[in-house]
Amino acid sequence: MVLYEVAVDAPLATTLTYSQPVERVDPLPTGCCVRVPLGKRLVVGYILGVVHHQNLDEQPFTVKPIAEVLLESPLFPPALIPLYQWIARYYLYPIGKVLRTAIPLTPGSRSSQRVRAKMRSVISPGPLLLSQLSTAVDHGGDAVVDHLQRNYSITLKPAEKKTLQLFLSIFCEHEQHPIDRLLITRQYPGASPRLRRLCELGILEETDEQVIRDPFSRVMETPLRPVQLTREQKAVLETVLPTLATGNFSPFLLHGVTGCGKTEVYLQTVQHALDLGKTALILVPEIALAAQLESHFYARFGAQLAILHSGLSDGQRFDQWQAVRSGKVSVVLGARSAVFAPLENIGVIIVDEEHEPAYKQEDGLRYNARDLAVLRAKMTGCPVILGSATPSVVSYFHSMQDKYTLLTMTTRVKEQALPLVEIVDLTTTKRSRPDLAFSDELIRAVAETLHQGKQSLLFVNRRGFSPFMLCRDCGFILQCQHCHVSLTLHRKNNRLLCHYCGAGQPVHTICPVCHSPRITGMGIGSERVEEEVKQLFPEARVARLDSDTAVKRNYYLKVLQKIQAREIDILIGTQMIAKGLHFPHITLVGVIWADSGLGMPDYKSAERTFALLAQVTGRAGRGEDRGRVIVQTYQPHHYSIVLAQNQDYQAFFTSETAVRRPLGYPPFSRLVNIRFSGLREKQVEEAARQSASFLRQQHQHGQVEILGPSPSPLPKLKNHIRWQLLLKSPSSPLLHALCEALSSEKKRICPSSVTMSIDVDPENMM
DNA sequence: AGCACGCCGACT
DNA sequence: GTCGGCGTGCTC
Repeated sequence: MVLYEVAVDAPLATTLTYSQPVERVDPLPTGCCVRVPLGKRLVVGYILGVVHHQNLDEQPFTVKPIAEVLLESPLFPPALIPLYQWIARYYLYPIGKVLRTAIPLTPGSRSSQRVRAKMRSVISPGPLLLSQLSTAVDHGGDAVVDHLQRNYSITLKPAEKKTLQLFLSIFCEHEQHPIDRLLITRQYPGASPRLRRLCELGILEETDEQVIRDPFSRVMETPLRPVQLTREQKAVLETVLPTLATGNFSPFLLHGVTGCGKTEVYLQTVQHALDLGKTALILVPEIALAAQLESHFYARFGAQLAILHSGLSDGQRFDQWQAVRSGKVSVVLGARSAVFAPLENIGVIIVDEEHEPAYKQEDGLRYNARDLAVLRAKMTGCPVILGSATPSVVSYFHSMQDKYTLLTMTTRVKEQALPLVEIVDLTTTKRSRPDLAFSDELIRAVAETLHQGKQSLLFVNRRGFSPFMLCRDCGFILQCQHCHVSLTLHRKNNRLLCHYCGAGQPVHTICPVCHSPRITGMGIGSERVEEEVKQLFPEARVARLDSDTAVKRNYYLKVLQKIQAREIDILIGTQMIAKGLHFPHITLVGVIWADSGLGMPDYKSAERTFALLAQVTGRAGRGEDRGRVIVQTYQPHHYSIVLAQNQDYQAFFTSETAVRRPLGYPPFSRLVNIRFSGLREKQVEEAARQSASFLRQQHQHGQVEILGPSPSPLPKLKNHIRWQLLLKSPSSPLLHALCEALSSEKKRICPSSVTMSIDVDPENMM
């Protein structure tokens, strides 16, 4: 009898053994997708291989047959199995879940080949509740319960009442929009059967709603034709190209200033791989950038190109995946998850903007696609190019240690000078309008730019009007009830919003603590900057891009077109305008508060600040005229700001490593952050303490530092109390052994009401 | 993750 | 009694 090793979609550390489906003789190929019985239910699984068992009878379990073959043809090449297994071990994540993440198709459903919209389940008031909605909002759920009893003789059980009450409160918080089902079940895990009954009774209604996909898909861009290469481009290609033919792992770090022509290097390298009959994989940090590179790659490789990112519909993704799998296409361009593309015979892997935090997946399997790209290149035996204008400190350190070959490009293609960067010290500079977010220098610069008929870009890192509400009498800062973070004032709809859980409430006019009416919005968000700009330059044509305005993809595209057409003079925006976009008539970039990230309790904050400043600086002067950048800051002498002025990466690297070395932070160590979260403070704290003492007991030779446990920097999020435990060690194996021990003892240490999640190589410590 | 089972306190 | 709210254990 043939037995199969199956990775099932359940949080199990090991694979399980299943037998041949009944009434089937042909063996099933490795990589095919099946449905298997697990306990009392059926789950999706992937066949990882055939098991050769001599004495099956001595096994402590009874082998069940595979219930159904969901997809006959293998979804991934067998060569990827060692990668999956490595990931499961390294990130301490169940193997079946690793495959589910790596293969972003939904073969579980009947029609995975049809194009389908991305859906989520939402709850809204049903017919019975709808007529009573105003009563419910004004007088609470009890009034509704009474009404249902009187008019329909419906009696709700206590748990159902509780569910209804919970629904009503969330519903009101979300301004009476339909509520994501998960918002309810996350706060009240037992809600599912109650919701079902409330829906049956017609009190609530459950519908599938289409999730609006990423708004950035098709940024217009004129594809570049192969051009005369610069000397630097030639030199880089001459180093890289020979490694494509050998089939050896060769990692490169390509450090090139913005505008140095990295894209052309990528294109020619990929072309070379194709000429050798091999394939190529290109990763970009986010879809907005994928769209930009997409046009270049499409112009060059046309039908040979596949695109893989989360903005695709299931159907599109399925088609792209199969095209790659079958060898119909040889070039894959995509975001994070494209690192799992089922390519074979890879000639080169390219990771653009390798320093970007977006390569780290922050939920579920917390992998870093940049690191996996390097690993995949190693397993495959091919070159990998990590490209960036501001390499991550860790990657640059590797190049200093000769683990990576460093390639440097220092001149811009069109010989453009880098923009002139001026730093404005907000602590000492006198301001004629101290009530505004603008220094006189910035006001003057915007006015001048406006006068010249050029465009300005103003960068703010927070959306909304004011990031917090302060009582001027007692100093109280309004916080979200579910999250312990300050509420942001949004002027547009005049509400206070939590940026972590999305809950909203009306603006308070009196302080809830001391009842003072002197409660005001403090701090600067993008809405406020927009308002001030309109006040300062009433004649200017102004637009704002942040995640509040860009939810509508059409709006985003319209703004981009208007900038292109020079119908906008001043663009205000958050992170999303820092990357990629290049418009020749933007000559001025203003950074409203450059050091805002430096206060974060995170060892990477200086690195991020430097990269961000370098990035926004790159937005200025992409045309004929030399750009100008004005950086407002309260920390004008901080090295990340001073050194960003001349884009002096090497000096930054030296300063940053000098800070990290004595503290033993990466690259001088590896980190693992262990997070505990749950609804009850006591339990979470206890689980964290138990885990810490278990680890300290396991490990006594002092090679691993165990820091904590302590409440997370964001100690409460979406009603969940959060604690964390940080492990730090120069020895990856030791660190790993400890995590494995903890992981296998997880159930004994950590009650099921507390979630423990292990974040290996954390990108974000919050 | 689900799902069953079993325990315990708080009500009809 | 028995309902609802946990905690625990298992899945080839």
